[in-house]
Amino acid sequence: MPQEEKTVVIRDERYDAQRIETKWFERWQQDESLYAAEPDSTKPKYYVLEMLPYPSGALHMGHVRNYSIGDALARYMWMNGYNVLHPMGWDSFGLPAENAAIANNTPPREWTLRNIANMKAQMKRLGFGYDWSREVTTCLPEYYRWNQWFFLKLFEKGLAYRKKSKVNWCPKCCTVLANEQVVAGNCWRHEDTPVEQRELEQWFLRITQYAEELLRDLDRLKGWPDKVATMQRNWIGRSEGALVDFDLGGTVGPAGSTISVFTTRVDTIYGATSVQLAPEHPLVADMTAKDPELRAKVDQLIAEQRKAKEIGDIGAIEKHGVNTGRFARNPFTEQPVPVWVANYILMDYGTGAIMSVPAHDERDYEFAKKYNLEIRLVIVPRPDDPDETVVEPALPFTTLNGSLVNSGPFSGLDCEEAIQKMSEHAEKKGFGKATVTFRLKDWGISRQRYWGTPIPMLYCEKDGIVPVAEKDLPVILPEQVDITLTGGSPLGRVPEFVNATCPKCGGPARRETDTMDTFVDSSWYFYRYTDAHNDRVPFDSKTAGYWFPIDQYIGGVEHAILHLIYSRFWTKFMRDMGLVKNDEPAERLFTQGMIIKDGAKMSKSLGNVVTPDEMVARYGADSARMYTLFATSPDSELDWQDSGIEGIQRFLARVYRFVARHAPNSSAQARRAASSSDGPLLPEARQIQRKLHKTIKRVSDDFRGRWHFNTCVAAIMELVNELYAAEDAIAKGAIPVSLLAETQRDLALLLAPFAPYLAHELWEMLGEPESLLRAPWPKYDPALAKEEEIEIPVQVNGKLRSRITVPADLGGDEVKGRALADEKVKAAIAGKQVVNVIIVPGKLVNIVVR
RNA sequence: GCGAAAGUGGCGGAAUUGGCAGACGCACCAGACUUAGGAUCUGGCGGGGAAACCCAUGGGGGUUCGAGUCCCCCCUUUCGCACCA
Repeated sequence: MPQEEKTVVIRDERYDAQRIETKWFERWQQDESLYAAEPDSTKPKYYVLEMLPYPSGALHMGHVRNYSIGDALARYMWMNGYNVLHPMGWDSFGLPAENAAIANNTPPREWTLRNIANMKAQMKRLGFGYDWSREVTTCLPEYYRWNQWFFLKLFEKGLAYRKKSKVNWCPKCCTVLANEQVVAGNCWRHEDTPVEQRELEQWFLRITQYAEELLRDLDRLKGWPDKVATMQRNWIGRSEGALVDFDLGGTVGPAGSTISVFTTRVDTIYGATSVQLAPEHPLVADMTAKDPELRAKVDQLIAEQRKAKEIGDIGAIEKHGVNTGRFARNPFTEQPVPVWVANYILMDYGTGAIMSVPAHDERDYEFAKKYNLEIRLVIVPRPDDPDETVVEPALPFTTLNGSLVNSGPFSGLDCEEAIQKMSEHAEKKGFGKATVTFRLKDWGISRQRYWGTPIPMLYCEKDGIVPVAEKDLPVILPEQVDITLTGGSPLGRVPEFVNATCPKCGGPARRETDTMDTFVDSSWYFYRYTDAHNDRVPFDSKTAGYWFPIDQYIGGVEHAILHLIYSRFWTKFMRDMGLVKNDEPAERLFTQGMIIKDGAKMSKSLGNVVTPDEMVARYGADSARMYTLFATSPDSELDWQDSGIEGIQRFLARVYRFVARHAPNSSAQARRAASSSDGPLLPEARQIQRKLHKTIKRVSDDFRGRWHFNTCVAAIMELVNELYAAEDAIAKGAIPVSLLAETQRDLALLLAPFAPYLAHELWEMLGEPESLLRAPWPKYDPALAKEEEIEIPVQVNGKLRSRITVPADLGGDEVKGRALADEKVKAAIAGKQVVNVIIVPGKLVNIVVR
């Protein structure tokens, strides 16, 4: 062998994610309109939306997961010929900016915009395909002026109002929280910080006006997870019942002379043996005004109730009560019953007062036993046979499936019928009526903080509360404001802001210094995406009408009753003001699972955090994205394993090497030259072709159905494994160049939603001149996916005994014949009688013997 | 306490409609290539057994020719709700 002739080593080109991704990243940077939705498109529209992030500083893996799902879908829809709207923005008002400002001495605006710049760069580096021309940044006046505009409209319609009331106060946030932001008695942002109650003047939005519709329309949201619908149903908490007035026999104080109670079981009212008031009920204040001893006892009850609320376990409170010594008249029995104050009665539900029916309510029973109150039986099991003797039920007897006794003219009625009749009776007599109560309360949106939308209201000594004129919007949030945590709204310390002129009288007026809850920003942002630069209206109705409703919304389940109920409310309000036509913002909702590592949620304190930057640097964006989709199905909790992402990187490298090796022979030119000479395919070639089409089907089906992208990726891996197994056949020339080329081409297309960088690189390596971005999704051909021969398991009495290989279209009788003729089967059924043979076509044969 | 979801190899997880349990990946083992390998390729990999076979989807019962899948009871975990009158 001549020395100078070097051995030709076929060195596979190494998959260099950084090189490939940098190259495409730079190309994509050049073209801002790459992922732009088309104006005046004839294609069907598709609006895919992921929840916009709070710009906290950097993306976390949860974002990567969320956006990888959305981006895969967007890319799939583009490739399937849809006009896709896929926007992104920043939920950029809110407390952390202020806290960071205090900690780092950086103005909130600067801190926020810097974070946005960083996170946007991260998103671009991850390869997410957003239409950045529609970017929405909620902390900029171009956006928040429309929050103010909406507020004025709400005020006009009486849907925004000011009220002094007890509100939730987070001592760490130094501001008020909406009911939805209180989780088990604690602040949603500070899970170890109990919420306090403070009496404050606040702006509220009348979401309760839509309570009924918000509840009813949940049934129409077929594309939403049941879990979310259930959570919203519970939150809205609709309850049908009756209000009944118990007369106190003379005015007690300013609060009046009757106690109005709410009950869902008015049928049990003849068994009511006391009335129980919430300790904070206004009548209690009247009753205790001249009775310091009673006052002290009530204060004790209030303290107990607060404490229970603060530890978030009001359910476990030890029931206590105190007898006021007063009596109220039951309007049905016309008997007086004692009035008590009890710590288990909540002022913020119903009327803050109940009638206590110990015989038919567990809580009342427990209370009555403790204080020796009268227990009067008024409901008994409904007898099937009228002659049957009435059995005394075990107490408390709480079923609705009974009938009334000891109930005057209503005795003998069934419970449900009695509820209706008795409500009517009360209404006719003027001491009550049927009613519906909701747990949902109006949305308190005032925040005593700086970094939010100024509420566009003025206080004039002469004209009172006056809205800012529409033409004077936006009310600009001033900069250079001292934001220390001394309490009180920071804006109140800025005279240039506070001092204004009343638009009505021209006299001096004081500006509202509270800002809006940031959930206002996110309640309608997705409409702004459709027309992001409109400076006359929040968005053009017609344009929004084209895109809405959102076809697919994707985000975390933690917003199930915050953002998702507020934005449903906002949509209904906008519909009523004629701005939109849709009743609901999103047709389909998907809630992805959390990411955990080492058995816990990633957190700095546990030191189990994996950052996107780190993953991109080490493995590349494609690997990071694909791993979040491969590790498990998108709706399950994802258990992060570093070795798992390595496996994905290995797979992508395998794909790359294969194409790098075979692309030169598979270019478009070579394909054309070869395809004309192709004859019928050899079995090795058919196998590749079959696998390809099966893979196309599996991936396509999942995009349209259950979104188990983990199995999609697995299917593509199987295809690649098959290609590696065919290397010998390729070397022998058993695989036509045209088929090999087509397979690689489709492989690139199949990978595009999950690993766009590599897919683009492969596409280019294969000599494709057009962009991959909107290349048509590969078409599944059932004829090509079909198996010529299949292996069928043969069971005897349900136990696997053999496998037979038969032509795929062989008839049932023949399959049966071959199964019975199989040697192993014969041995298994020898000496036994065949009772039945079950044939599942194409699947299995089961021979039943005795 | 109420409601929902889940429980499958050493690990993450497949099994879409009741039809071959463990796809795919990780880890591990063996071999090939190699100066070397933490690269790559090939093969193996639930448990028991020499094998034939047997056992196995949290536990126990049931329905069925056939059950991870359906039904009943129980256990565990996660999530949501929790005096809502």
